[in-house]
Amino acid sequence: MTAAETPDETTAVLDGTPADAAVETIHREMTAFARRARASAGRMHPQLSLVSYTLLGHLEERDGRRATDLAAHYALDKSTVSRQVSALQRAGLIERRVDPEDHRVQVLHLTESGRHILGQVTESRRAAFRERLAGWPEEDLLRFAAYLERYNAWPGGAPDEERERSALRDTYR
Amino acid sequence: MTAAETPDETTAVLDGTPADAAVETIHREMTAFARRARASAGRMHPQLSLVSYTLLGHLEERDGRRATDLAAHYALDKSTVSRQVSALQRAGLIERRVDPEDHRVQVLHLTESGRHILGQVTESRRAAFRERLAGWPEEDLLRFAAYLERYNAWPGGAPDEERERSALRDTYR
DNA sequence: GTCGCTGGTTGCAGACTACAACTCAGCCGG
DNA sequence: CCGGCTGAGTTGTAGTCTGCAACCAGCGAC
Repeated sequence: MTAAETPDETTAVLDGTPADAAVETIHREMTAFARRARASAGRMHPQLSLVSYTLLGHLEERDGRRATDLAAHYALDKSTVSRQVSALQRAGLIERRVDPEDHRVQVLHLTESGRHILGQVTESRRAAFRERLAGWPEEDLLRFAAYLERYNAWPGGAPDEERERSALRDTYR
Repeated sequence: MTAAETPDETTAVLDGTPADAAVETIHREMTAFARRARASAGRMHPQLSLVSYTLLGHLEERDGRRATDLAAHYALDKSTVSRQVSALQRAGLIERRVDPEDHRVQVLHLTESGRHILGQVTESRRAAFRERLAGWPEEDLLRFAAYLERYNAWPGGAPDEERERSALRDTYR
């Protein structure tokens, strides 16, 4: 591990170090995954697109979010969210209720059907992931999960995550 | 770590275990990343799309690949690759040469210009990643990178990876 | 030479996205 | 109460990325 570098907190990663190579790898592999996920998501679950699935999943965890919240969380344009939400509603998977306190906002809720479908998709997707992660020692799984969370918790990605994730982040600091 | 589970190689991950939760998290975070990457890639480097960049990067590492190789590696349809390659060629970033041995295949090479642009993009992208990963202990970076590679190296995704990555994998094992 | 296979291209259609222009609802200063 | 401002969401438009299917062109076996 070439101890030539003395990593300090702000600039632990510099050119030429193994850490730098690792960063490169992380970047490359994450991107590769991104492409794949998209490509395969449709095939795996024709019923639910990748985005739809994610939004649905988000709502399962946090029922009663507003469209704007979702947009901010996922760094998506509000128009995109609007359309996705419309599609989900058309499919009967979510409901849009007008907030009685502020008639501008619409609060989103999963329907029974939505919860059901989501369960199915989650199950099959989880099976795939499980197969893929089978044979990994539990310790590695936990660490991998923690790394990913920590990585995604970076505030730069989505402004509102700062708020949302602060609790989570403490877990790993 | 609830030693109740005795992980054997094929079914280490089961319902209800911490490992299962970890799988869930991995799934969720990877997906979240996938969405984000796509969304932000365009903004970060208007010059190069996410896919273009990745293909270019691949060629930098392994010059002289064929379009089919790329398609297999990234689990993309050959038509997609064909179009991307065409675009890259139009932009003068790569060259397509006909393989003298087999006139069906076209071998892909980076041009000087391509190498140059790629360098710039890589640099700025790496800066972003570095910022994001700053403060991570080198040990964690290496492990994270290894996990990602290991994850992506799963043969189900791209049949030819098994072969291609075996060398790399050794690096991190 | 013909058949089948492989590498690649093209036509087509669909999903996801952003940007901009717009509506509608609440809010605030006067 | 009115006019202007802001925030939530929708719609029009356009661009990219994608896969599938049909296609063409070499290559190899027979």
